[in-house]
Amino acid sequence: MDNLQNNARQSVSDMVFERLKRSIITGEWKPGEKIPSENQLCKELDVSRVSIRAAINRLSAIGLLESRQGEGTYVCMRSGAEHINSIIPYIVLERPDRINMFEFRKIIEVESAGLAAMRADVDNVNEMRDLAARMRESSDPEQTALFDAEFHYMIAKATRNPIIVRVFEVLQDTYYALLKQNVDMMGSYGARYHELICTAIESRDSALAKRYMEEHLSTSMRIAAELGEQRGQDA
Amino acid sequence: MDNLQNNARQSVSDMVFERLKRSIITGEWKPGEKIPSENQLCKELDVSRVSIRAAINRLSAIGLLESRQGEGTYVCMRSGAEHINSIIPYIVLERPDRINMFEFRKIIEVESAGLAAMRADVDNVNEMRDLAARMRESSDPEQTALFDAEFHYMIAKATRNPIIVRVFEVLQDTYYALLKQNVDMMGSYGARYHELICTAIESRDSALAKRYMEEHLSTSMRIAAELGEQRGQDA
DNA sequence: AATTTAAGGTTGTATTACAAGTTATGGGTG
DNA sequence: CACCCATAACTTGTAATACAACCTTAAATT
Repeated sequence: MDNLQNNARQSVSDMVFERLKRSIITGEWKPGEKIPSENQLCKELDVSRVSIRAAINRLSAIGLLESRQGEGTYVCMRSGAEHINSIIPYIVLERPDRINMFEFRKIIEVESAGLAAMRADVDNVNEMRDLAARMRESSDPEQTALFDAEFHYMIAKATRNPIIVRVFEVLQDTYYALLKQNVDMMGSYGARYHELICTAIESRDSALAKRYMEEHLSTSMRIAAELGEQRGQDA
Repeated sequence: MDNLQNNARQSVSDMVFERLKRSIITGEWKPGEKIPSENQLCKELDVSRVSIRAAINRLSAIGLLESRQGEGTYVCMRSGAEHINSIIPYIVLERPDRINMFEFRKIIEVESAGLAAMRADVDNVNEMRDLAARMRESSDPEQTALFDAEFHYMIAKATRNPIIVRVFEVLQDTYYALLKQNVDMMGSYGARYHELICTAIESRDSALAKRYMEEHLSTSMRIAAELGEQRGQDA
């Protein structure tokens, strides 16, 4: 996985994996299309079916391919965000992870808020307002964390940049876990910042949106760090 | 075998997959630990080695397990915050345009350069210098693009933030494709900026490193956009 | 013409055998 | 005794074969 430099000894299934992946990347096999059968690939690449299946299994696991018994193997149309994210139900975050996560969020979300202020449409803003309000009024911690996560997700979508959106989707479980911890520690106080950010975005004030977001995350991180100290590092 | 109750018709390897995943999540098998051998699992779960291997392959693909030939299979030590392998499918399938990619890069890499200036050690800097020099001297476009990608990867590592590093690793294919296009269009001119960035990082000047990186990406994007216009949009 | 049946193709599983690589075990040598 | 090294004993990787489960298609029957 981490071989930008190809000093790693490649196994047969690794080569097949790269080869199949390449066929998808180059567009030789388009999304939704059926790829050659396993037996055909055996002959073409001159390897055993075991190696073919190993590669296909891995590509399926990361959501690139999808096999249907008796039918064939297809290139996935839309990314398998849902099925991938549901693979790991709940991951507990340790202290160092929280800090790194906050650092990463601050980088990506502050700028995202700025972009959102430039590109959000009326529907986006309305939905943000709604989520901020529901979060403020919610009393159930799990619901609160959920509205929290959705709000930040909505900002990502408002950037109109699919890569940013995708990063959020992929991190959504981790996000939820992090936000749940925050809510448990400090309640739904974050909702106030959400409303400020909404206003800034609505008035197309990019700089202000970034500033509020920066404050929002910084204070959250600080409080989480302080409270985290007292109780040592548990879950 | 003992089938966990499930209404849906689950394949054998699916059940093994769930079973193994559960052992990892519950902490029965801790990170870094070696899990039972495939033959042992065959007997315990009363299934063939094929099914065991299929499940292990999938768990490896999503970064939960790691197999080493002749040695055994181990639970990955990476924390849960980094299970974002699934960005790959999206990038590969949807092929976001160069503009979105550049926008994303600008967000994450400018800040990364700033963090790197604060946290890079001597080895990091030396390796950066080396990569910048090799890129400048290289005449082979593919090599040039490779050194280019490695340089930016090195900056990510210098941030000491595993999430940032992981995002780069996961985007590496897309990165390489993008950089290859850049090199084809404008040669290894970017190497000059790399050297400037090196100097800024070495002198721990965070603001300067960010500024150079911002310039670097902005000019690259501009040139790519101009040249891209002339020849229509390819890949 | 509509339905049923059969055939062929495709993925899923099992079994066996061996290759490739690592670790542990001994035994012989200095 | 300490050391080296061959060897055995695993462990994962690959191959080949056979069959099961499932789907699609087309021929055959009603």
